[in-house]
Amino acid sequence: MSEDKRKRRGAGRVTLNTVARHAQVSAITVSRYFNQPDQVSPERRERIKAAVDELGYVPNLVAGGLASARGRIVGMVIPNISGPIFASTIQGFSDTLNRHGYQLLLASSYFSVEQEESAVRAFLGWSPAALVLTSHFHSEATEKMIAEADIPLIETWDYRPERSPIQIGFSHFQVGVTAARYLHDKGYRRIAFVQNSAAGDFSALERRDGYSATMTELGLEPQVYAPQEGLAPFEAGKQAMQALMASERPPQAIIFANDNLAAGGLLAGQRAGVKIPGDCAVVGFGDYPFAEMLMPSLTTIKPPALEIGVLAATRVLESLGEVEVERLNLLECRLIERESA
Amino acid sequence: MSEDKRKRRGAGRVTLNTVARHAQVSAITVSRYFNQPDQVSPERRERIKAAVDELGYVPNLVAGGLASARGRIVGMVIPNISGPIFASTIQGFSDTLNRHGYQLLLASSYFSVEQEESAVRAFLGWSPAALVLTSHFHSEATEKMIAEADIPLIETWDYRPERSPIQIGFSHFQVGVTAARYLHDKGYRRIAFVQNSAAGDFSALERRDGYSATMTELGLEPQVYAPQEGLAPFEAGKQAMQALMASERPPQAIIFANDNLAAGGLLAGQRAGVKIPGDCAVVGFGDYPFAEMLMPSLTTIKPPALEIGVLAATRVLESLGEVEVERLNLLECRLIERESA
DNA sequence: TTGTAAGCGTTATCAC
DNA sequence: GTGATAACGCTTACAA
Repeated sequence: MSEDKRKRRGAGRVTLNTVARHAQVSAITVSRYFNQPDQVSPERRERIKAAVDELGYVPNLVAGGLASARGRIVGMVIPNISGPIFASTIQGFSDTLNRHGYQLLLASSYFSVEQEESAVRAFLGWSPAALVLTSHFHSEATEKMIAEADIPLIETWDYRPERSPIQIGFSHFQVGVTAARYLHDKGYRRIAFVQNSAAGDFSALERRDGYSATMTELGLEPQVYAPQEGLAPFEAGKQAMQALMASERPPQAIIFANDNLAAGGLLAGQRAGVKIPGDCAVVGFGDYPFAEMLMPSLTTIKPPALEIGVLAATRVLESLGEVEVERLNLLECRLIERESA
Repeated sequence: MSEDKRKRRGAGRVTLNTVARHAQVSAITVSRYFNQPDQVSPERRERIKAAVDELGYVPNLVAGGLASARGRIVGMVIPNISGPIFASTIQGFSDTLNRHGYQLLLASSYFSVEQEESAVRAFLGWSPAALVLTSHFHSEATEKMIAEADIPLIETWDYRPERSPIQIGFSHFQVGVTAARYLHDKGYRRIAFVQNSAAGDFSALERRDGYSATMTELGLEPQVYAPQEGLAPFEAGKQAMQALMASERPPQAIIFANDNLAAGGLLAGQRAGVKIPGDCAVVGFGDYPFAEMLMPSLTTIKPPALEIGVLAATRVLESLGEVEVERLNLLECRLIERESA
């Protein structure tokens, strides 16, 4: 039996027509029952519902997608799925989409534009209703393909008002400003910034720039420490803390480019007998799940990860309707005050 | 222009036929060029390649899926995307799939069989090549739908040899055994187990059973502590540590049902002046990313999360070929020895 | 190795 | 409100 099913394509399958026959209506009426129920008389709706339930009919979305040239499916390319940062965005995006009958096609790029391009190419083959990418940095071919497919494009985790796709993100520069101001307000004056050890993390550089600009504005000297490139962030954070505390005039506070680095810093500090925040305050970025579990718990800046996902889905859904869509969506980060600063 | 494109479905689109005309071959030959290149003469292959490049042709997988009644797409339902546990599985699964030209449809169930059912129903509409679920606990309707669709089903993060779907998982019972034995070997005798505060985490109960059985076998008395249900795991862990250390004969070692609980325990212990592992050793489960960042760093048992994802994809791909597929895949957990025990 | 013809299951279009 | 008919872009089946 299972053999037979596979042999002849679609043999014995319950289709729109099967349902139509059972309900004694035409196929298109069943189609309307699913897509524009208002246009079907209550009486027939009931007959159709009965037939659907009895037959266990599952609409073939592939056929629907082919016929309508646009499927209820949305592609998302994210740098990496298992990192602490993007998971919430995926979660919020997927859940919101699902609630409205759309499905998520997911792939990861590992920050490579080539991998992003190949994911986009594959996605386009499924006639997605829209595409969601991370950041504004894509290959030419990617941009061209999407332009030709003529579907809504949404760029997340970045904010470039000058670009035409829908933007959903926040200002990394502002994160640097916020961190520096916060520490300054608390009375700290010698404030250092530790860069990320991962090459290609351009957003982290913007946070640094926000920090540097603020320091200068406050009449203070920026001090940027760059750990050895390629080191695991946790290790890089340790290294940075050791190096900074061993320097002639150690900083009174350190802003780390992200929470992984900060966790390393915290640990190295404790091991070296540096009191945190007494001898040196620490601020991170990301509000990774462990931030509250560290000792001392980590003061950090929390990006709107979940919100980005939810809003991206909302904009996707809107852009499929007649509604005018808000193209620029600047969200805010929140400083979470804990023990480390 | 963009308006026009949307009006008439597929107007001006580059199709297999466009390519065929350009390359002066028939459409089916172009189809073969993509699916069975060996059956196309080198000469025509080149002509086709040129046409594809020139036109920027992207195969319409929706049409292909409809025609062949099986798309190069695989659905995965995971309890939650942003938790520390399943993210690696998704990552491994997705990457492996992508490498072989398959795409991932993802949805989350939040441990609800109803949500799982609705995800499966939506997935089936896309004629997936296979379906991957978590655990063995599904609604009747879910099982029925999948059986009727007659596609490979893979159950992950669980291991039920008696069930017919392909199984990829590990023994939670064995995790409990391993933890208890490890502590016993280290000389600890009063060993407690702290349950998860989340109702419905049945796997955690199996770990507890493994612990209890081992204790009995070793001639020791099992001591299970159940935190208040519904408490956040981190808080539950704190509560458990406080309660246990305040008891008449505090344990010398504690096994926590997962690393979140253990992190709470560690923190509460430190705050209360309990030396870890001196006064009380701690073992967790999960090897969450923060395990090595805690102080003391957390000894824990690491489940093969990434491996499950990769293997699931491998089995999916195999089951689409003629190959006989290994139905039972029992993986192993690894105890990661750090400072806490 | 290559081609022709006939679907796959749905929706757009137009007519009633 | 309802239906007949013709796509949608590809692959299967069969023939040459």
